[in-house]
Amino acid sequence: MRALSKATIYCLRALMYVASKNEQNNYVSIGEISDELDISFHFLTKTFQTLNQHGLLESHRGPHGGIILKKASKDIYLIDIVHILEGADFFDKCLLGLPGCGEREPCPVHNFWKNVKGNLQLEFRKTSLQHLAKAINTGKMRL
Amino acid sequence: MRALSKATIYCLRALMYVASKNEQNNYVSIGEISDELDISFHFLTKTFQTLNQHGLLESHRGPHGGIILKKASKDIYLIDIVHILEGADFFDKCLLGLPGCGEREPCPVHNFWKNVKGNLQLEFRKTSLQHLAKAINTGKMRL
DNA sequence: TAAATTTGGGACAAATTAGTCTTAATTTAA
DNA sequence: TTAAATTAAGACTAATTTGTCCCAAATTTA
Ligand code: SF4
Ligand code: SF4
Repeated sequence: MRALSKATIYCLRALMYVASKNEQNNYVSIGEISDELDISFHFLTKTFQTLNQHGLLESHRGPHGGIILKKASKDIYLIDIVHILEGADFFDKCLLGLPGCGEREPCPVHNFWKNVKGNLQLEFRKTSLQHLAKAINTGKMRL
Repeated sequence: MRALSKATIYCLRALMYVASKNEQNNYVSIGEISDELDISFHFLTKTFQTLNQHGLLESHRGPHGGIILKKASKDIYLIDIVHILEGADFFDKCLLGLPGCGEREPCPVHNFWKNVKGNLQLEFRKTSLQHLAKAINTGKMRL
């Protein structure tokens, strides 16, 4: 089961990497990120532009340019990235792809599916980049 | 968030429909199913062939032909269909698409993601076609 | 047997997602 | 001021998923 698109996964990993470097006022170049994480440079650049336009990060061209988080990593949650890249209705879809027949007379899987989505959403809402960066820096996770 | 492919969703809905008709020894034609559920006839035919090859259903050509469930609907669980169409490793994927770094030193999202997948799997394992067919026949769900 | 009905199977087309490449714009620094 | 580094933007290609079409094979019925 794949929950997220590649674009989203790449951005998540990339931003975890950036957060784990904990550079305060330095831009991190996209080339470095794509090299380190083995992600297509151009693809990453393009999806970063979306995050950029939504104000999640800031970019700078030229030597020593790159990207930087616009907020402290403790204030950026997974759900922010997911919302931007997958859409705000990400957690609001029927398991069978039907156009919202439910709620009033929910089918047997409706409530359980709602719970599954709810759990995922809650977790995304409470997991910050800092949280994950710490896991990376203590060797509990590798990107 | 889409958990299942269209092919899987179509088959699930189609088999729920078949189960809800509760025909004991009659084939249900694919044309009827695709008409009733507004699913592409050829696409449905093709994916049914896969279920067919895996012994979940039986088909019959010619007038009054169609498909029929090979087991009682109470003995067919959602997970059977998912396993055939999405692969047996469906519930065994990393949230970040990484090749199984986890378990020994799980990252902060590993255990929660494992739970999400576990819940889904459990539900699929315990929900039968009969269960859903009943919901359809009591008007609690429409396909 | 002939005609009609229905699935089987493969080629093909369209849509979506993923990835590549080229050029332009911006910024730094020699 | 020129060269180098770096992101911006958009065209293009590749892969995957989804959907269409055609004809063959099997079956029933007239
Ligand atoms: S009731 Fe069932 S079919 Fe309807 S929207 Fe909810 S999950 Fe989907
Ligand atoms: S530990 Fe995290 S990154 Fe590694 S397989 Fe588990 S969920 Fe994926």
